[in-house]
Amino acid sequence: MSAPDPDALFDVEVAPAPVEAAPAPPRPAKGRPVPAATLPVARVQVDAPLAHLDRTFDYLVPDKVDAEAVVGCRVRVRFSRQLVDGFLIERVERSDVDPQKLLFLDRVVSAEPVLAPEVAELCRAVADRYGGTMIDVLRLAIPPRHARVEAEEPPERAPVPEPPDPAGWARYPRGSAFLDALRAGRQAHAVWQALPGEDWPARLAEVAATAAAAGRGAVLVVPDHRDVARVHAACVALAGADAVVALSADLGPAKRYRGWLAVCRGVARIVVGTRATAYAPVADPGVLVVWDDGDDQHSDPRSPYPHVRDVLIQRATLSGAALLVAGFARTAEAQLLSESGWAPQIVATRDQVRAAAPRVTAIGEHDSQLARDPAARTARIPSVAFEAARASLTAGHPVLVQVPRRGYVPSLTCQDCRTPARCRRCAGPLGLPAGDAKPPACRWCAATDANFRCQHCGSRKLRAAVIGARRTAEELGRAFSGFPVRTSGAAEVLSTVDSKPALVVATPGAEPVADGGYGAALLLDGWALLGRADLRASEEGLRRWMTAAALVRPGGQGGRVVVLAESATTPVQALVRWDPVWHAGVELAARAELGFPPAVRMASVDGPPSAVDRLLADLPLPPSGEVLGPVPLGEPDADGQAVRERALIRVDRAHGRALAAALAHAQAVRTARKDPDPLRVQLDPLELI
DNA sequence: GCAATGAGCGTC
DNA sequence: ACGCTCATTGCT
Repeated sequence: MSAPDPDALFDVEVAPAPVEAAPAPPRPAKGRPVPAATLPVARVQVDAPLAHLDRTFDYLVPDKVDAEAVVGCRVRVRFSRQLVDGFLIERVERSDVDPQKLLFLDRVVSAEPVLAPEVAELCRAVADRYGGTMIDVLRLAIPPRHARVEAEEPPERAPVPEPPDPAGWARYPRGSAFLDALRAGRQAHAVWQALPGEDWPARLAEVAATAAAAGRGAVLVVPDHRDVARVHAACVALAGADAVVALSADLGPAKRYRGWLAVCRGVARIVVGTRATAYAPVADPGVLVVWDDGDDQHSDPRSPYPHVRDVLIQRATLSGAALLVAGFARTAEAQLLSESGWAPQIVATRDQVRAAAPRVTAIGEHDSQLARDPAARTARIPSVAFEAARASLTAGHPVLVQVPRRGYVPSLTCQDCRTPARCRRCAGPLGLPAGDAKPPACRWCAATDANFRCQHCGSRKLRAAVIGARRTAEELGRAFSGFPVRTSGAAEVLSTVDSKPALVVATPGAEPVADGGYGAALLLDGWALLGRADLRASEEGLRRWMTAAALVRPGGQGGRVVVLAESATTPVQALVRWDPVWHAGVELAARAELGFPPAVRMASVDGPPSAVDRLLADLPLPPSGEVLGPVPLGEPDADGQAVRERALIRVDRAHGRALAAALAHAQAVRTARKDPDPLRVQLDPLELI
């Protein structure tokens, strides 16, 4: 061995020898991962918000995390030299991507399979339906991880409950057939209009428990957390506390994730919650329910703005679960489901309706019964309403007073002396109708007053003010002195009131349930509801009235409703006759006539004019497609140029998917060329005008 | 004929 | 959000 060994020389000069220095024998490079032996390729949906990246990307699964890298788990991957979160959608044997380019998963965040394949498929379908991205829908569907909660020991799976007594559904001819279908595990779709006074949380709990008794899961989606609490209690009574989970955003992250995990792990069979619950990963769902689908809380304010009703329709179609679209009132969308035969209706007979409904009186501009009674004048209330309230209080029942939401429509006061501006006919508050050029009008009787003169100081100048629930409450309290006045609104929402006589002033959506029912309801916001220049104004007005009026005792027991609105209009007629189905039919026909959703599919695109124009130029318009606008939106800038504008795109329902796909494509083109302008694309937006 | 510079595209 | 590719431009 005469040739000098460089390593040996090195050893001599620098001692001691570093252990790692010996290059031979070749060994697997330290730290470099080896792909898993089976299904080494993971398809990952990465959390990048760009439309052109809305697909899976392939990564190699290191054999060290083979067991954790389960389908549906959260992972972290290097994506364009950045670490991003993602969901493992699928594991496959090989990738079509150049093997040189494949990277390893950086890390499995947790082995919890939070994205069930059924839910992944649903989220993909919802994204496609709305022209949005899957990752945006996943963000709505899957709550943020809470590591400590995830580490907790999961409870036992709740036992299968006993089938509930179906007697509560006997008042609805097709009700028991629907329960039969659930019991037999048959797919059924239905649109249900609850009778006024119906204990609907109990009915929905029976639906859920019927599915659970058949060994399936149930998903119940309601507008707000008060409804969650009521339906949750009703479900617990039938199926036991362990079988039911309530989900709503106001629980806080830990509680919310604990409940959600209980559903995900199959512990709970019934889940009730607000809109995100539509995606809850219940095992083998047998029935999906949305209550009061007209409530705008069911529409998610985050992109791609999916609506619970649509999410559940998709889910029912994909999973084979039954679907129930329910409420006191009926939307045009539900009417379309019913008329098309896809979801037959469950409605009571007219005899049942007559027996259950309160007696409804409408007071409008052409009625003569306004404010004759001096006491009624004090309360700024027509005498019919005053009498109804007094009768209820005397009989020992509470009275519900529905008032416009604060700031909903501004009222007016005298500019000079601040006296509230009053209607000359009925002494109701004057307000400014939506739209600029219109004269002031009475919020109760809708009489217009173009020549206002202050009763107190004679000034002709008006100033906007707000008469909210509190003010109304004070004035009613004075008119009915001796009875307590309670308010329920944005500041503090009451869930229930007891059966003692009292005045309960509430804004729409915040009406407390009265033990034993209200003796009367005064619906004072008719003008505000129906006067809006909105496509849905009449549907929404009727929905709010019916929601309030359904809390009133039947007419046979003295229950009365007085609505301050023109009695000849369709929604008022529908309320008086308690016929939401008729109203929805008229409404749907009108929308078909005008070419509005749901008779057609519509999309809105809004943003800076240049961005809107560019998107429209890139948009491959499907057959039957038609662009309306764009029109300016909001206030113009100093030069009179529109800062934002909005275009509407209309297609036949048959081409709705194509429109969504075209919009997704156009968005992908935008994000690929890094167009920075904020652009909002909405399918079937709630507000069209 | 070739390096320096910039826009556009892809991200596994 | 970053780097890579490719085209264009300016200079020899």
